[in-house]
Amino acid sequence: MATIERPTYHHGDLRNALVLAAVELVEESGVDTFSLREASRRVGVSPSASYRHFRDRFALLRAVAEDGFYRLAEQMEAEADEARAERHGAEGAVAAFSAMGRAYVRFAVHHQAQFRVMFGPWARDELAGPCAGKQQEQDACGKAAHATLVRILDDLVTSGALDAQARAQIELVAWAPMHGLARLMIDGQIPADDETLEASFAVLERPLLIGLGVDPALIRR
Amino acid sequence: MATIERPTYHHGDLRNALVLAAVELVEESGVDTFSLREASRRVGVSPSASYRHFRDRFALLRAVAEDGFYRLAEQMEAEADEARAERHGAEGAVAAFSAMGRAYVRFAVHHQAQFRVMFGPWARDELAGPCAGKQQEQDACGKAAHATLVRILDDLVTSGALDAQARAQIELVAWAPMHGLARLMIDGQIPADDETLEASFAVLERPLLIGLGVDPALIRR
DNA sequence: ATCGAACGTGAACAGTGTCAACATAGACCC
DNA sequence: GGGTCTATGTTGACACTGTTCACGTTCGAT
Repeated sequence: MATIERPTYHHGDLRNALVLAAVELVEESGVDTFSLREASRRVGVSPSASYRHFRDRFALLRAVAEDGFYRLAEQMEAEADEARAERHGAEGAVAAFSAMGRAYVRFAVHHQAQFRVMFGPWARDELAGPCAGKQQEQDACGKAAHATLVRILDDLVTSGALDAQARAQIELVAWAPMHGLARLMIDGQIPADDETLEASFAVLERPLLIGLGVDPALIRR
Repeated sequence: MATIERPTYHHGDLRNALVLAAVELVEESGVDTFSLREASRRVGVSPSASYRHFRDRFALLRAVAEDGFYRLAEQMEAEADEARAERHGAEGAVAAFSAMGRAYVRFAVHHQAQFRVMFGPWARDELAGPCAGKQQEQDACGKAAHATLVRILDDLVTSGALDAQARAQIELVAWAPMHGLARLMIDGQIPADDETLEASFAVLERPLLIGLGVDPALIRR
């Protein structure tokens, strides 16, 4: 009924259209009320058509997650590069690291529902049916964001800002607090406005870097 | 069909029975496939009966969350007390703080689905209908766990382990990493076994305390 | 132009949340 | 005891969901 009119019988790009609609829907009214039927409706296609592209509704959500990881990686990379550009050496590496963290949390707050989907309990299920063989693709996407993290951490060591022996730990020591802050904000434990975000991030940043052994002189502007 | 036989027409303690069944169900097969109908079935009662006690299925989930917060507070308190008992003064306060953090993460890993419910997007909805007026009760429960946190943090300051001026920050600096670690584990980003838990916690603990300005000599056994 | 594969439709099934009308049982008063 | 009130359960219905199956339609290769 509320289906969009479509001139051709074949949609042409149904898979992507569905993912896009799903992102919107999820962002509008949450994950738990998300329905494959409504996504199909919004794209102007019968519900069964979606099953040519996704094994079940969770597969669609997994695609939403994939899309999210892709955008997250882009965002983190961009902000880290920008921050590094204005400085050099160890100071630049620390600034990039910091900017990446901020980008991570900001992404979560600005795409709350999608972020929730990205780390939801769906990711672990295997793809199958008409969409088999794309598991690696998804993993690759989830790992693209991770690769960005790894590269920026390595920079910390090569630039001399961080002791090489701390390298093994820093992944967790950096990720956990940022992920925690992000979740606390999107789950309503901490107000999810930009102002609170910046303040909270500032509070976390310094103790973390110092705890890891970064020279305080290298921190911030 | 699989309803449990029940001698009396009235159940007698339906509300609690439903919450218990919901906890089990959620822990067995996840939040997203959780159904009020099946919870009712398991208790041996018709689906509509549940509506005498919960406004909708989310209200039941909120009760599951409430139950979780209650148990979390108990657990944290117990482990913190135990850790403090073996030591004294500042060292005891640090040990208690540490134990509380470990208890938090352990609870999450051992009650994955319930933990997810506790911080799910339902908590924010208001109670209404036949169950109005219980909002405070719920809030109180969520805040019981928080109160435990606050008390143990205050101990850190009064015992002299922590600088008073760091007190304002520590709540976030302590909570975010623990919450982050917990979520990363239950969401499959980090293996969720006890061994990994202990190792990860150990990695996080020291930099955090040092970053906050706690004397390293006070840490650990 | 034909034919197979890829893509989309329609109707169907079981299961779900939810509600309104009805049934039961315990509590309280006489 | 009987009589009423209210809390609690039950039945049956509705609209909606995920999913499947048998069937159209179109595209691309031959």
